[in-house]
Amino acid sequence: MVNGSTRIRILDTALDLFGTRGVGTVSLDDIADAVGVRKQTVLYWFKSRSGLIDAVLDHAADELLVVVEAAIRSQGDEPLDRVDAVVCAVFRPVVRRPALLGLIREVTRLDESHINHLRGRLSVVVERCVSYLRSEMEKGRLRTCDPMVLAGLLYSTVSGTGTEPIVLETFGWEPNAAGLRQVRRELRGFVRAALQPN
Amino acid sequence: MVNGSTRIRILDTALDLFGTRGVGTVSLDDIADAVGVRKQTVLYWFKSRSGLIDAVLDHAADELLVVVEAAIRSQGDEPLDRVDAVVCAVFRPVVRRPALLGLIREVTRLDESHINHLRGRLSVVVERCVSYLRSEMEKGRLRTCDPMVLAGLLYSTVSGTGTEPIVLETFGWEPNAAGLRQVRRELRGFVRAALQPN
DNA sequence: AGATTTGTCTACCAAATGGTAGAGACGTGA
DNA sequence: TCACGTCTCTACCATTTGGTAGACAAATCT
Repeated sequence: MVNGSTRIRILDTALDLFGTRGVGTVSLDDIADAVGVRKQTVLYWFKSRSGLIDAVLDHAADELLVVVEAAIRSQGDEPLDRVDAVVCAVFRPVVRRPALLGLIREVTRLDESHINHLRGRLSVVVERCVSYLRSEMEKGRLRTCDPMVLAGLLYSTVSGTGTEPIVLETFGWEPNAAGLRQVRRELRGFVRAALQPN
Repeated sequence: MVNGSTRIRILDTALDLFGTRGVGTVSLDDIADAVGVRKQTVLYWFKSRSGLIDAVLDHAADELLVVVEAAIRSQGDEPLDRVDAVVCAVFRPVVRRPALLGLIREVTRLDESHINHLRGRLSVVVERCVSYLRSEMEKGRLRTCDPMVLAGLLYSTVSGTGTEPIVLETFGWEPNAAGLRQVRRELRGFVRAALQPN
């Protein structure tokens, strides 16, 4: 693999298209056109469409894991601050790379093999989050509930907020920098209130 | 339109397929096969694929609006109970008709004309929810924040929980009746905590 | 220099897609 | 009985899809 640049460009472009328009509705030709190359070049770097999808999922998982791992390791003992840091970390791609969470959300539409592929990549960080929430609950520093489902709820809230600007617009929201800052502020307040120990 | 039954069956089936597999990845042949009819019969009842999509969106909006309107009008003065009723109402289709919220969520992937079509149908109930939240905040009976964004956050949380069983499974959740009840319980507690006045 | 590997291309192909044209079965009213 | 509207069908069609085969140029190795 002497020349990685074309490969990387295909990967990046595919992530954007898959994440914004949905995996199933993006053709190899669409990706090739966006990269400025022929479809056969895409099939040279990835042996099939399915192979490309897995590679793009890996690419997305890499990007997400780096961000989340850093936030998890962040300073501060207070759990609400720590969760807050992770929320902000996951929300950052919403601004910088909107397709990223959109692609992760696509998992529901994929077939078993791709689902398992992505699950394998994310399971480590997921388990770490759940066990952290559980331990803080046991210490009475977070509202007591099922940590597993809570983690899912948190994910849904953050991911939904980030991936459904259209829905937010229906609620009257305006999609610009100020609007995004406002959403992030409300999101943090929402999560903080939901986790406050009782 | 003497015989409406074929039309309705197409509508129902299309809603299920669109909602579970995504609008873009379901062909007219897929729908026809599932109904037990030929593609041309589908095109007889709906003049084009795009027309079918709009009709299905209407069908979904009808179903959702009935449920939500009833819950909004529900008894009780305490706002936390009222929001709780709406959450339960929106969550009910998750069990009875999983495709419904999945289809609404698909709006992000549709093109402008379909988006506006659906928005037009949902805007009334959306505005009612937002102004209700605002008035209760002004009375100090809900945590004070931006009611518009809060409505979006609530939607994201409920919809995400209902439409992403795959993600919940990654968090260790088991998709059965008991699991669904547990998710609903946690969801209600989560929302209640997030709205508690400070 | 000559041989080989690497990367992109053109030329195809079979299958699936949304859509058109129109035949035929069926019932209903005159 | 006959004409007419309703409903589903078969037969096509142009376009797009994922994928194969192989030509060709540039770089790399011997």
